[in-house]
Amino acid sequence: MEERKLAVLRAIVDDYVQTHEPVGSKALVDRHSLGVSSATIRNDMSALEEDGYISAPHTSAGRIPTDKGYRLFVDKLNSVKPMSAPERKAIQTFLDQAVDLDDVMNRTVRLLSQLTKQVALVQYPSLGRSVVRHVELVNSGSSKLLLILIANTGRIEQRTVDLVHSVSEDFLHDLRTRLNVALDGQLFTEVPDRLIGLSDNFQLDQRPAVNTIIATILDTVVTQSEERVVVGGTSNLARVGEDFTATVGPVLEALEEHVVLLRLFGEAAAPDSLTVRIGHENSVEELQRASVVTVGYGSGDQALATMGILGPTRMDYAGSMGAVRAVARYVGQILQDQ
Amino acid sequence: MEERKLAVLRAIVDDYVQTHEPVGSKALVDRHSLGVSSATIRNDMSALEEDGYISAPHTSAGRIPTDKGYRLFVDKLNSVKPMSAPERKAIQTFLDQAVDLDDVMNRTVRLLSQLTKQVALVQYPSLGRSVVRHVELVNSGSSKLLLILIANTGRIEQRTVDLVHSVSEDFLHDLRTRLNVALDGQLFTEVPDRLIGLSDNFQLDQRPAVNTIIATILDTVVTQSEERVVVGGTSNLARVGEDFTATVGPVLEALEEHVVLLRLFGEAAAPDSLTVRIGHENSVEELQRASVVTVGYGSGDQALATMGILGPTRMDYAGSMGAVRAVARYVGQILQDQ
DNA sequence: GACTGGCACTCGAGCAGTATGACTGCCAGA
DNA sequence: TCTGGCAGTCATACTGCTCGAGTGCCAGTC
Repeated sequence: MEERKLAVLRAIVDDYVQTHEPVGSKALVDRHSLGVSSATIRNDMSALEEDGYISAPHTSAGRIPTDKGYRLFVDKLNSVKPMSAPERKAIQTFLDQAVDLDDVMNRTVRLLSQLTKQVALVQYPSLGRSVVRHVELVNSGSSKLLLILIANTGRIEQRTVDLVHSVSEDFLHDLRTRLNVALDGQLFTEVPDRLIGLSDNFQLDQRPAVNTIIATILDTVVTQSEERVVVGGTSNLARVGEDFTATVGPVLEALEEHVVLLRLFGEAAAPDSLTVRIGHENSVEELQRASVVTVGYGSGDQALATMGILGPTRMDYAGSMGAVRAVARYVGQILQDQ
Repeated sequence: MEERKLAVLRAIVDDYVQTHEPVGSKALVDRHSLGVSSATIRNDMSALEEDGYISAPHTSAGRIPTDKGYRLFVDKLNSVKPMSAPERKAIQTFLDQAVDLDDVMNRTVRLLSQLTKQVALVQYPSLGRSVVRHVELVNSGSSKLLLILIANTGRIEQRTVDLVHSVSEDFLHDLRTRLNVALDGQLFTEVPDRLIGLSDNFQLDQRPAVNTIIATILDTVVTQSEERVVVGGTSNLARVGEDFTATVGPVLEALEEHVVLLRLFGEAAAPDSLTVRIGHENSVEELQRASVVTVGYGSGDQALATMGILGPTRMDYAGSMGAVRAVARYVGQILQDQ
């Protein structure tokens, strides 16, 4: 494809993202110095339309980019816009104030939505990719226990365990010690293996309690692989001037379905690898008029989970990609320090 | 005020809530058996308008209730609609499946928004009104600690503590024991008092570490009195037919400001005491076209926090109040059982 | 005195017809 | 290969109009 046609496509996308209105050949030569007349541009636009990169909403209107056009724009024409030094500084200081993991996640989602003016999505660090830091058992009156699993990312899972009989503090102490010896420093995915045979160390009358507790641990490890997601900045969906406004209902509904969100993230990517899904490239029906920019985050080259933003296909891809990547990097660093 | 005028107001509210359209005198006599002619109703409506309970959007339209009208409706005319037995059963089974406090809160918010078709707001149990169940300290490599506070409601707060030097397991064990002796079973509000003089039990060289940890505990107890809120069902804001749609942006923005939400809840009320704030009765600017139904929840007569729903002033008050109260009761029960 | 039926009046919603202007496509000429 | 010009298309905005829902008022009835 010739250089100028690409320049025309880039100009169309730029203008359309800014004005939200179909852009005509005359406006294009006025706003960009393309060095040729509007008639020439018309010919190029005709060719671009032929190839499916742009389309006209109706005969006497300008052109708007198609999903395929945005795809070409993102792939070929556009480099990620890096954050400025002050912006990076601001991100860092804001995130550094977080007191715990919940706080980190909430601040991240606020940051992303404010930087990109889009809806932000942040997945909690995956348990499956985390390491057990500590297991705690707390007596909670009568025959109940509180089981607490702490991951190296700061993520905490808790469960109440109902036992048939109450148990002694000595027993709890013993079990706690053995659990931590077996599990500390292990990947959560290896927890089931490490617990095999653990109850053999206990007296016969203690084994039912031990087994109940182990079962709860396994259940937590397994069911919590259904990951948690934080959503923020939904008010951006309703920004005035958005043609998106009409579709805001279905989109909000989709965002409430966390299952959908997880499908949206797809496979957790390696840290720093940006993924852009444009319009129909999204498998989720309600979001086919939206674009999603995601990136894996984590410490080192180990991905912990995914974060990203969601907005109308007409969005500032360069800026969004830059913001998402910058935030993901800092979050990765912070979780490493935990 | 005469009986019939109240009946007319009630009918107007009922119809308007259902149809979302100004209701005229003729439609009123058709749909309700008021026993008088439309001319009489017109006189009553005229009087109601005079008194500010209803108003006409324009000359040749029907009337719609004013905030004052809704207020009278809620105060005088309407009793809370109790949930049906199957509904109560469904609430119970759904909430009983929750595995931990986060799960309870998330399920509650889903339940409320689905039952009322409005935006649901649920406040986490207030730390200030909770009791310490357990304090845990976990070594987290080099000179870092993880501090974990567990409340009797199942609420967990965690903080990372940076120490100057690393500390021994023996020291940690000692400190953990003393902390739990001092704090277990105490109200969080009493924690500061209970920690006075605790560091005197330690050797001089250990005291800096102890003091750092105590400072972190105090900080957690104090700053976390800024409470957490879960929001759900925002897609209900965008339901078709809602005149609310135009204002959805500002409302969504307001809902993202958790400070605003907390102001919305105001003083935590005693369990079971319903509060309804209609339109301008809300102090929050962006929500002056919305109504909020809140209720305190907790175990026994002790309020833990508040939950509620938010929707357009034109909402089904009786139904919403019933749903909110029913859900709050079960949540109170569940947290008592923890 | 309270209620009713009837009538004149008001005013927004909806519709058809028209003017406007932005944009394209094409063609002949540079 | 590019350009200027011209005819044709079509959505939008505006106007004037009709229609009907709804009110307010008044005289009459129970």
